[in-house]
Amino acid sequence: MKTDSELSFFSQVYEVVRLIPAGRVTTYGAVAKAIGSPGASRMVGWALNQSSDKMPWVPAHRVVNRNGLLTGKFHFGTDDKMKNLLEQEGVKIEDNKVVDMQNIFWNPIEEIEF
DNA sequence: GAGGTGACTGCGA
DNA sequence: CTCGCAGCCACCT
Repeated sequence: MKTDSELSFFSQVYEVVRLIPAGRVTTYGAVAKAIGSPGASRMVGWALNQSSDKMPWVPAHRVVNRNGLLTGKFHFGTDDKMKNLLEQEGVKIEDNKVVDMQNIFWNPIEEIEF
C-alpha cells in the first residue's frame, strides 16, 4: 500500500515555494517552520537543489536566507541568473542581496496557516 | 545499515 | 562589528 510519500518533507517544500507570489520572497527558516520543522532550514535548501529535477519549475530564486542574501545563486548556473530572475519579478537586488526584503517578505505560515 | 554532506539559523566570545 | 561552533533532518554513496 502506498504511503503518503508524496507528502514527504521535500514535497511540502515544493508546494510552499510554489505558492510564493511574484515580487515576494521568503526564507528557508520560514518554509521549514511552515512544514513543521523550524530547525530543518538546511533541508529546504537541499530540497530546492533537487527541485531542478522536479516539475513544474520551482521558484527557488524567491527563496533566500535570513539576511536576504542570495546564497543559492551559485546553484542556478550563473550568479546573475538568480538576480536577473528576481529583478524580472520586480524585486530589487543589490550586492547579491534583496533590497527591502522584510517589506516583500512573504510568510507561508500566514498564508498556509494549518 | 552506517557515515557524510548540505542553497541555514541562532547564540557566544 | 566580525568570526566560530553546534543543532537540525532527509538524501546520497
